[in-house]
Amino acid sequence: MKRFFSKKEGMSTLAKIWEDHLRARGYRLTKARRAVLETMASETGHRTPEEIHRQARWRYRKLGLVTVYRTLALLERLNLVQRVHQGKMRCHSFAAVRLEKGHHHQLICRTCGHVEEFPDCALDRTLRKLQARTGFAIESHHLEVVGQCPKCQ
Amino acid sequence: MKRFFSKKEGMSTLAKIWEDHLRARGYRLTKARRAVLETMASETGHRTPEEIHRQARWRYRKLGLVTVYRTLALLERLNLVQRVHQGKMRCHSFAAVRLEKGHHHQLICRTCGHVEEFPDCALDRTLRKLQARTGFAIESHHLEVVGQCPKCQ
DNA sequence: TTTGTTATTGAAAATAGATTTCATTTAGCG
DNA sequence: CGCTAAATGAAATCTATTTTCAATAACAAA
Ligand SMILES: [Mn+2]
Ligand SMILES: [Mn+2]
Ligand SMILES: [Zn+2]
Ligand SMILES: [Zn+2]
Repeated sequence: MKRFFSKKEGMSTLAKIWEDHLRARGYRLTKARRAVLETMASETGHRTPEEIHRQARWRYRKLGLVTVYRTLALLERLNLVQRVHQGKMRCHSFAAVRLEKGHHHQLICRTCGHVEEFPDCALDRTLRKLQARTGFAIESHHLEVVGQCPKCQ
Repeated sequence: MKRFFSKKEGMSTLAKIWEDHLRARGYRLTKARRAVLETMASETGHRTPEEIHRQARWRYRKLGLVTVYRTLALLERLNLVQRVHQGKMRCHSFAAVRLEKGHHHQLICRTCGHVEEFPDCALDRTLRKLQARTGFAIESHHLEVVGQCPKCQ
């Protein structure tokens, strides 16, 4: 197999963690999956399935787009990647989840797509009041913050 | 033209406001548009374009699905309806914007789709800190809260 | 009212995105 | 090495959305 990335540069720590995660749950580690894992782990930006496919094919030429969809679905189920909605646009991009465990949200650069995560939304108080006022049983919330990263300003 | 809704029950205040809004900007008030406006204004729930089409056809039989898409795009541009993403699912539903002017968010019932709006997310402090920490120039944020409404619990 | 202009419409075709099917391949295990 | 079930890729299919275009109708002006 022709290799386009050396082992060292191609394989981030995050990708290794994800591989262990998959192995532990009995999923097979195929070349196709590795290519997608490493691609997703290698950047903080959010990308569409097509973009991910284009990038991942540098790691594994034969990779099919279908498998990208299937792998993203798997990674999403395992909470290793997240869908990015970004307001109106770009409804179906994906980004790596970098904060291990627990509740967090995304800060997205509208220019370059760079995604930064943060754990502290401090909405508890607001949501408790909202729950009291409306009678809703609040179960979850989703917050996305959009702006421009330092580089893009 | 056969009428399925009496003028009184068919035409909410909100729909009237929206009509004025369109007229003021030089858009023509066609039967097709009225049907979509009134349908969107008549319920707080979020619905897909297909669902909206099915409902709006009770008001105007000949209405085409294309026009529903076009009218929703228009209403979205004018900030009279909003897209609802609801976490993973239902990426392309729409709901009426009921809070005139200004910043607000949605509280969505995951069972019946009922949408309640609220103006006070109290995120300013959080976002200011986030901006200071990350160097991002924060421009906007999008918050969606999901739960069960009093009826559905 | 009638008329003219032009935005808007609906049907059909085209596009795009995502999923299903299925024969073939391969990871992981003895 | 084989075995076997899981996983893959190509093609077919499905679904949602957009584009095209001739026909219609809103609305302003006469
Ligand atoms: Mn979405
Ligand atoms: Mn939060
Ligand atoms: Zn950026
Ligand atoms: Zn409900």
